[in-house]
Amino acid sequence: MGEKPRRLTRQQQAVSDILDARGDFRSAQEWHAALKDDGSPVGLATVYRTLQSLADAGRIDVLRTAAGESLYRACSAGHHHHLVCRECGRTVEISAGEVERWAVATATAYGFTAVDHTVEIVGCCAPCSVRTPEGAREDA
Amino acid sequence: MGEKPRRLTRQQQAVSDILDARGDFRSAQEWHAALKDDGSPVGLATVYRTLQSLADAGRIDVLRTAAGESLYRACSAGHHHHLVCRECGRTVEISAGEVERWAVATATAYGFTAVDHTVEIVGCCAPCSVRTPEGAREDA
DNA sequence: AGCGAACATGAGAATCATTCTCAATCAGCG
DNA sequence: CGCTGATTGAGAATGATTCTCATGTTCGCT
Ligand SMILES: [Zn+2]
Ligand SMILES: [Zn+2]
Ligand SMILES: [Zn+2]
Ligand SMILES: [Zn+2]
Repeated sequence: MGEKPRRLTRQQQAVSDILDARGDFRSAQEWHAALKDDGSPVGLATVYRTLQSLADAGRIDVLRTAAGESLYRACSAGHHHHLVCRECGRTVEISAGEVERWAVATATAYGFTAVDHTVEIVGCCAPCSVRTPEGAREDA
Repeated sequence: MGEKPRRLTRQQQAVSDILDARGDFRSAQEWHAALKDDGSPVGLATVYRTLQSLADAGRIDVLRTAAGESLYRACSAGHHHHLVCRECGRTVEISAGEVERWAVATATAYGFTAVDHTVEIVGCCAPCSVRTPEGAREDA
């Protein structure tokens, strides 16, 4: 929904660049901090604006944490989903024609049009599984 | 993460009841208002608390809107997903062993454990598709 | 029935990510 | 170089959710 910028500024470059450099998912606030550390400080508001237009343009991926924070990451073009480690954030891009087809077919079967979907898989990656032996989860 | 209440109070009943009565997805704030209209006012904080424990207990479903609001709805027990109309909110519960298997298989293939997933399909239901003839969407 | 401790409620304050405001700055152009 | 409108950013505003804590309930116990 954000307007796409008509001018290319140092700030937009900086945001775009750092996303390409590092490859992981981070919140807008974290990217803002990372940019300051990198010596290319960009205002928080601008980080949000730029991240949004990049997302609108399909240049980066967005995903929401359970806590409601948005995470942004540079990613390959085209439609795909993610497998994310809930401990360390490690991410794997996955595509699944199988699921794509299922989504459309199911929606269509119920008379829905303009179908869109969300598919995310979260788990504990191998390295983290070792660090968190089996049932050492902190719930009941 | 919320503690499950050890006492059953009028307020908890009221929340649980109205969710069963109406069947659609609503935000905590909307349920709060609905309860007041129904003549069984319940404090907003308590609505949030109750909704959360019901969700923790798996008695109701939660889903987040693009705007980051949480919507709650009474729903059948057991794991399932939703097909939601982005215009009117009409919802269809769907289950898909096919997708469940795919999620686990994919995650496992990458060494992930404690796998969980999110799958939502949004679209425009038949009635709404008629009201919004083809490309009458309000963008660009 | 009468008490008291443990638990639940709710009004309002506090959080906190995100968005908005708008004066100062800058990119692009002639 | 000098314009001019797009862009920036510090700080205020927003808004859903959570927290605080004084007050109201519940329930076991006598
Ligand atoms: Zn991990
Ligand atoms: Zn897909
Ligand atoms: Zn509809
Ligand atoms: Zn599932």
